Amino acid sequence: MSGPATHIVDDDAAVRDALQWLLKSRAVQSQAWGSAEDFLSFASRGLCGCLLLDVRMPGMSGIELFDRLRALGCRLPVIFLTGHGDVPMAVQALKDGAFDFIEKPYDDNALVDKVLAALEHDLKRCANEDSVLLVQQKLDQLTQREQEVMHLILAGKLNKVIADELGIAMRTVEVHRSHIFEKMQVRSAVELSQVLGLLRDKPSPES
Amino acid sequence: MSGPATHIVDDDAAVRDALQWLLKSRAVQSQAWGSAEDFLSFASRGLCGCLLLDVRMPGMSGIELFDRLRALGCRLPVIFLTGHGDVPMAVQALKDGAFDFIEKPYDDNALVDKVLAALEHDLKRCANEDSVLLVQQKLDQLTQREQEVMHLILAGKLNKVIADELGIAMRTVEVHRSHIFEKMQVRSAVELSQVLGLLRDKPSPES
DNA sequence: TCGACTATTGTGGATTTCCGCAGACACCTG
DNA sequence: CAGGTGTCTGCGGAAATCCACAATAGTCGA
Repeated sequence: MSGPATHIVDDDAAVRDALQWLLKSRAVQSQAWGSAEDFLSFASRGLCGCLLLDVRMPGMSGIELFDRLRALGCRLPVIFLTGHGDVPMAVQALKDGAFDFIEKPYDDNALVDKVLAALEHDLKRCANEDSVLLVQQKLDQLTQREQEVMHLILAGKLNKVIADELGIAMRTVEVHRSHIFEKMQVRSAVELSQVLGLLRDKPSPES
Repeated sequence: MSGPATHIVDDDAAVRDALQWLLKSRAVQSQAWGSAEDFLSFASRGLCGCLLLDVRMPGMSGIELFDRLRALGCRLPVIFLTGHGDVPMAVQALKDGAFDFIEKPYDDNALVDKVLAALEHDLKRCANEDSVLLVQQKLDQLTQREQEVMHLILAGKLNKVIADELGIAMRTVEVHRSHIFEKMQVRSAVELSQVLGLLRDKPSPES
């Protein structure tokens, strides 16, 4: 891992070189792969930056690589590059969550602009993903029982009610409650509910 | 207002008729306009359903109408229809929030599928928008002071602290607090924070 | 078997919240 | 001016939360 970078996947070495040269001239870090398979074996969920992806390649197509990456939980913004694109393909890619779709031959300035936009977009995404991951980690520290109690707290129920519903003493609920606050690093139920609010959307990938 | 419907805007009467006939044959309600201007004078924020929009029209283009509608706060899902579309145009439209982009001549079944998808999408959107509006209305009932206190409550502060910060008696804070809960129709700070969580995204349009 | 973790409960007290009752003052409107 | 609304305050009590101290018991892995 070496910070955010533009990841290029294209089977044509000349295209890869041209892109790397172009990006380097604009002070944008890049790294290139010659096939979808190569990139896939390298890719991980924690990648940051963006992905410049050729649609038509021998072996796995760019579209298929895109799908695989998404299935793996990789949310890197993807800019498709293609010399034979049509409107339906572009529309489908965008609807599936691609960041952009560019036809070859491309305009250098326009492409760089889109890459920069994708990189900026990914900065926020990464920051957000990090905080979500942090919350998730805290959540994982909770024991089974603590999670049950937490849900009831978030339902706005009083300790007394929670105790009744779980068939345990109020004191026990209080203990769980304080453990929950401690582990989640919050000081009130309100904060807890707000922290958990960050998990809305992205229930997160498996694997 | 007459429930969700597919709104068609196309300068070509033959296209309008064909679309209306097609949709009617699939039991989809529709309504048609001959120009962007006509629809714009009819459109309001509360519309539900979807919008089938021709890109190229005399006078205001479909794209411009789309922008205008978005500026007005209309979030109707828009499916663009065009006979002379290119990839960059489609990409831009999708990135600007269009729901779909279809080239003419279109395939009847494919178009209906997309319309149905848009209608279903809009059902959720409308429901969500309604609940957001409801919360907003409740929020508007709060007096200036009550809103201040509410923010401090949401910051997780104790009544005592709030009283100090506002330079007022704790009892006063308590009174405000109960008024807030009453007006917002919640029974705890946790519920309040969750209800307010719905307002994330969509700060909502003016007009 | 020992220690760590989890779940459980109790006592008692400090602190906070919640609420009814009561009243004050300012501003605005009919 | 009378009445409504918003802001502010006090008193006192019921209910709930928060917490330190203290203890029992089951599971699980070293």
